[in-house]
Amino acid sequence: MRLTKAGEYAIRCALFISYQGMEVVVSKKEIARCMDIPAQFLGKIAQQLARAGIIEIVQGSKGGYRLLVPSEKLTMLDVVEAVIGEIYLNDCVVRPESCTRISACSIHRVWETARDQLRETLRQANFKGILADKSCTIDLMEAMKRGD
Amino acid sequence: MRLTKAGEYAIRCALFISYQGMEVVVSKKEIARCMDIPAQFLGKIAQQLARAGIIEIVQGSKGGYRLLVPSEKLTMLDVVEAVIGEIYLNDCVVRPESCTRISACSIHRVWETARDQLRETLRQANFKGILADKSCTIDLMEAMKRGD
DNA sequence: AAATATAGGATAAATAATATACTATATGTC
DNA sequence: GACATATAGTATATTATTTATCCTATATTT
Repeated sequence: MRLTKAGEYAIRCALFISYQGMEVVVSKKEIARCMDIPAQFLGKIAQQLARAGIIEIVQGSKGGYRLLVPSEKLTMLDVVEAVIGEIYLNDCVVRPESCTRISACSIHRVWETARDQLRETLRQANFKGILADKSCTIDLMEAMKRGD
Repeated sequence: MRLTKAGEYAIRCALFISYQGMEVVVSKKEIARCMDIPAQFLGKIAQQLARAGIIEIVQGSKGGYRLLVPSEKLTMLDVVEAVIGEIYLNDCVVRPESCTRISACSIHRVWETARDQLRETLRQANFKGILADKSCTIDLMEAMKRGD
């Protein structure tokens, strides 16, 4: 019941790109190095972020990724769900057919509440806010140094 | 990022046993049949519930499982965590070493909040309350009929 | 045209979850 | 006490998911 590595990588990637701002095309290699993400795997994740409209992929030399969404509008929910799909903690909530027994029981409502809360919490976490945290930007700057 | 089947089975099992009350020893077979759980797998789950002090396992003929905790004190959190371990959505929260980069960043706090909320929601869901829901007991009664 | 950098499809490798087989042990009944 | 019944516990198989990489194709800059 946890976030996959793909999800974690996606967040790191989004964090790094958000930090650079919307005008900059950031190379895949640099992101991979600084954020400690296998470069090929990052490619797959970037595809999903691009499909979700979060980044633009620029091919060719000087290529890389560019943020398409202002960082204050980009949330952790957007990034995570772009990669792992819509979050649901329990099958019943999204696929009630899978739960023929105990079909309409209040257990469903508990999971639904839990899921709604989780998504809301992630929705409220936008990357501008995250970057406003000094400890976060300090870490990022160090990561960039290491990556060079 | 979802509940495993083991977790789902554990909840169904706990629901069924809670419905019977604390005095009754409910046979594994009956639980498996009525709640649609592979019998052998249920055995494993029961071991974990027993280790957590939720049920007592009675061996031998007329054996089965008995609830050790009053249903109003038994929560979904207890049952789920007995089977899948303590819930954490993101590695950083429980194992900060795994996150050397971006170490103290507010992303951690978001996951921590999300996790705390989730656990709190599951903690508040006790089985007496769940069984007070008519739609739930109706389903249970039907399941028992089918199981016979 | 050459060099650079990413895409996209295919596939391998690793991990985790689910399910089952088989032997051992405990309990009730005759 | 012997037998039938029911679960425990160990081991293993099966399946699914996740993670990672290989390789060819395509786009862009110089």
